[in-house]
This record gives sequence, C-alpha cells and structure tokens, in this order.
Amino acid sequence: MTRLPRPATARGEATRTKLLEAAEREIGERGFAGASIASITQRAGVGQGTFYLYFPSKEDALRELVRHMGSELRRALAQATAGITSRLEAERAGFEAFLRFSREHRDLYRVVMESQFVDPDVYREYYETLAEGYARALERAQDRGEIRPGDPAAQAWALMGIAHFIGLRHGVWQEPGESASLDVVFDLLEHGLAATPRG
Amino acid sequence: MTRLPRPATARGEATRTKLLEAAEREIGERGFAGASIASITQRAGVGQGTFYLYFPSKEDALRELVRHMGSELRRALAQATAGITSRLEAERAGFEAFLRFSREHRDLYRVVMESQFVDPDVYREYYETLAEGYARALERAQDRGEIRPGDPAAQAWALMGIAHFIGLRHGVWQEPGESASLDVVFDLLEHGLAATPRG
DNA sequence: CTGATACCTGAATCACTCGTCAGGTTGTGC
DNA sequence: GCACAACCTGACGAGTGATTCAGGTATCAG
Repeated sequence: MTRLPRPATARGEATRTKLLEAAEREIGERGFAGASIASITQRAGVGQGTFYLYFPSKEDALRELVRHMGSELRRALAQATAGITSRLEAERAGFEAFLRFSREHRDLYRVVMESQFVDPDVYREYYETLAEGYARALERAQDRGEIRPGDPAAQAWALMGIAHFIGLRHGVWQEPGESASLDVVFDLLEHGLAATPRG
Repeated sequence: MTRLPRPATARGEATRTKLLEAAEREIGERGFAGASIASITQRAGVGQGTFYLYFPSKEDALRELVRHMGSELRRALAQATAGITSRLEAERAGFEAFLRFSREHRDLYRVVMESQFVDPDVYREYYETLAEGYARALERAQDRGEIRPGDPAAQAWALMGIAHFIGLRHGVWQEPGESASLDVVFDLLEHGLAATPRG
C-alpha cells in the first residue's frame, strides 16, 4: 500500500523511468505472466539486480504502472474537457479523448486490464478514482438541470462501461467503424434507446 | 481450435465434469497463473495425470470454461427474455438475468475475463457471439420501429459494456446499490442522459 | 585526492510446477 | 469369468524464472 521511496538522484530517477517504460512494453506485449524480469531489464539496458533497487517485486512495478495510467488518463480527460460548459459536449470530447488515449497507449491499457488479476485492489482503485471525478461532474450537471436525475455514481459506471467496450473493440482490437459506434453512443445519450420515450 | 474428443463412458464424463468444476473454482480464486494442475486435480479428487487425459493443457481447460459460460449465459438470457415482445422490457429482463448470472457464477465470470490474456481469440469469440445475437434482436426491434435506428452492432456493444461494468461492480465485487444502478440504466435506455433531448 | 553514498551487476540459488509414463484398476461385452 | 478397452495414479524429470548477494562503479562534497 505504501508508496515506494523515490530515488535520491537524477541518475536513479532516470533508471527507474527506463525500467517502468520497459515494463510497460514487456507486460503490454507478453502479459504479466509472460513478462520476465530478465527481459524487462534487458530492454531497459540495465542489470537484472537493478530492478530490485526500485521495485520489491514484479507486482509492484505493475501497481506503479496502473497508478501512472490513472493519473495520465485523468489529466488527458481534464484537458480535453476543459472549458466545455455543456455536459453532453464534454461527454463527446471525453469519449473521443479516451479512445485516442487507449489507442496511443495500448500497452498501458492492457496492463491496467490485467492488473485485475494481479492486484484487484489497485484495479478497483483505478476505476473508483475515475468514477468519483466523473460522478462529481455529472452531479453538477444534474444540479444545473442539464442531465436527468439519478445516482451519479451509477451514471458514471454505465458511461465508463460503454467507453471501456468501445475502447476495447475499436482501440485495442482495432475493429473498424469507430465513428459509427460513437454516433450510436451519442444518440443513446441524447435520446435513449427507445424510439418513443415512455413515462 | 478443434474440439477435444469426449469421454467414451459415463465415468469419464463425470471425471471430466469434476475437473472442469474444480478448474472453475481454482482459476476463479487464484487466477490462471496462480492455479496449479496439482491443486485442480486435488480439488477434483483425482490423480494429477488424470487431468491430461481430458485436457492437453491448462489453457485448454480455460477455453472449455469460457465456451461453457458463453452457452450457459446465452441460454439464461434466452430463457429470461422468452415471450417478451417489447424490446425495452426484454432489456430489463436480460440485464437482471445477467446480473443474477454473474453473481451466481462469479468464478466463471472471472475466468472469462481472464481469458482475455490467456487466449484473446476465445475471449473475442465469446463477446462476438453474444453481440451477434444481441444485434439481431435489436435490428428486429428497429424494423418494428420500437427503438431508434443506428448500427445494431454498435448498440449491442454499448449495452454489453454497461452490463459488464454493472455486473463487475455489483455482481463480482458485491458493491451494494444494484437496484439504483438498474434504475439509472433503464432511465438511460428510455430517455437518454440529456434532460432535454436535442436534435 | 579521499571518503561516503548512491547506484549497478549478473551468476547462482531456490522454489515451483508442467507434463510424462510405467504400472495399476474398473467395468463391460461375450 | 475372461479379455479388452477405458480409465486412473502419483512420483519424477526437466525446465523455468523470480529474487538474492557479494562485489563492483559513478559521483560529488569537502
């Protein structure tokens, strides 16, 4: 749970970063089980033992990567939606930013998905942190009367579910037809699925 | 790819089933990498070598489990929605059935999720098969003018994404508040997210 | 220049488990 | 009650790869 101590010098910091980047590629390509420390340190261009100066274990490196992806993604989303006042427009910008991010960081996204089976807690933390910020934004939009009322956390999870699957299908698996999917998603957000809304 | 030969006798069939059930629990609890053949066969109450009479490898047992979950789930969904003519009511019944299924088969669902990293093809096959049937039903509902037009496959994937995350949060992780989540989801399907639909 | 600190190395250790196989046991058709 | 097929066993050979550690090197303040 506790954060690992940071290196004391710039050299150490650089080595740590090289190792994390190598781990990202290695785990992204081969999966957590298939990734070997020998291969990670080789990619990073350091000795095997060096790995253990920075991470107590392979698991710890993965945890660090998941936290990294979380903060990078939140930053990208915040940046993509900054200054947008309409919630639905923010949703569109956010979805697009998420798809771009997952396409540009496929390895990292794969690491996050796999973390579910290595350390479920860090995986939950990733989504719960994301959902919290998301829910806050949705709650404010509800207060402004812009979106329909309802548990904002549940709304956030439903939207994350949509984004995850679209990202998996078109980002990670590269299935074509991404823009058609986005059209359908925004039609859903604007009008629902029902042709003639009830109630 | 090819199916494994079935056991020739009822005894063999029973042993195979015992092994699959043990593998389901073992992989569900410990994850694929953590699961050992020794432990699976111990749970099943058979010798280690017996495993290899039925499955060439651990991967093959996992594949079998994913296919099993796929067909059981499709059966459960078909049964839950049988005789329902309104698409939105079918969605509600289907979502509820899916949540029940994921709660009652948490280990199996975890196995499916993990198969993504062991055999991506069988994972894709699982979702593509599910999506196909789903999209067909949605297309028919579109033809009847019951739901909004748009690529039915994209609609299916968006809906599966919602179901997956709700199932993960409330089914697998047992977070309370499931019915509030379902309310939000059906409000989304009936009306969308926007308070005042545009366009 | 010197000593201290931080950093680095990679062969060796060690714990682990997959998959095999030679030798049983069970059940059934005749 | 025999012969044969199907099924079962569990010790073990072989390979793997995470982690350790004894012995280095780089850097810099004083």
